[in-house]
Amino acid sequence: MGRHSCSLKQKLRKGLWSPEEDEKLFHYITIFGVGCWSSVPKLAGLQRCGKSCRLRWINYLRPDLKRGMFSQQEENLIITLHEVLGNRWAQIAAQLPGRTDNEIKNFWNSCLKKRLMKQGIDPATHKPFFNITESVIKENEKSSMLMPTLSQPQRALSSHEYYSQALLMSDLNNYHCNMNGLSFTEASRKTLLNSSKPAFDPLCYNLSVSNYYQPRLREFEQNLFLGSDSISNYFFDSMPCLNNSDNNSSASKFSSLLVNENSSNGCSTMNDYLACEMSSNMIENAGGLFSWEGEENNVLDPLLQFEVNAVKCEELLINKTSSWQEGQFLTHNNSINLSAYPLTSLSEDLSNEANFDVFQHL
DNA sequence: AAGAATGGCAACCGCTCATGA
DNA sequence: ATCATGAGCGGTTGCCATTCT
Repeated sequence: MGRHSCSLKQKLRKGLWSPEEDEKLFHYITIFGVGCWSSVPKLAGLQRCGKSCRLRWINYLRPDLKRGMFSQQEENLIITLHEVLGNRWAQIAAQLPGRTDNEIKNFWNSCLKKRLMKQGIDPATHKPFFNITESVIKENEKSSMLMPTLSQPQRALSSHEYYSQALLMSDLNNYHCNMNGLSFTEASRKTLLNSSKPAFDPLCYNLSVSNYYQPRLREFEQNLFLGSDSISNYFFDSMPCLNNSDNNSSASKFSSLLVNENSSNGCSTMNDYLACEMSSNMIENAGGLFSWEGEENNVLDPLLQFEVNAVKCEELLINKTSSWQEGQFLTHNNSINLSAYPLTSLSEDLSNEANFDVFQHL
């Protein structure tokens, strides 16, 4: 009662729009602009309800629509935003110029959702169907292997998690700022995934400090200088399965675990998953913190972690290992050139809570 | 080659919210 | 305060093209 009556009215066309109808609507809106949709059909000479006209304009006729395939960056942005916003398609679409909520919704339902599921990610929660991280932590706790000096966090936040948190703590405008400089470009992503030569050239790494990071910059720098290799240690220490206190460094434990791993796709075994988890964790941290020199304004690529299988990760790590060398810290404006060290020379600085503290607040 | 199954997508439906009388 | 109306949103449907058997 009192509901939209367009479906009740007689002689109103439904279904696909003909080119003639499109022409009429486009012509009308071009001249008179968007106003009262309920009066549009009559004025434009269309046998449609206003609602139908509005939808056709918004989803198809609007001149500012982008059309075509979604770019990798758009895909990643959708996934990231969906993790935070859920099925709020209109809000998601607001962050993607030229894309409609309907388009994004369809893309999600027909492509992205399936892809995540294929990768063992629950599209509703954006978390693995089986949460290995929690299991590992529990296992470590059971055997008293958790690093005693590292009270919190017990595990590092994934980039997804801390992007989510960052978003929750800031507004959407800020979010774009936060995302800038935390990213890979499509080109660098492909380099990472396909390159046979070292994918990481640490001397080219810039840490882009967005507005969000500015307050932390000094603290961050200090930690960089005080810790012998706090960034690297962070990568390794952030992997919960390495958070134990035997005599090996995180790095060597990590290496040996990966070297023993020879799975090729997916996570069919616990070790597969472990390797993938660690590697992707490492890469996503790297991806989250670094961007290529001169490309500081890229869009976040959180999907990277899911597209890297265990073997790929191993290759990346080895490549990375072989190319790492000592460098210098140079600070200027918004960027820091990070130094890098061979994995073998990593000092065992596992108890540096300050390192975690900095990242925890990112 | 043909029918079935599947995927992608445009459009519809029903609901909520905002606004104004 | 209540009601009518329009706009917007998200879930769902159904068409069509493509792929599979």
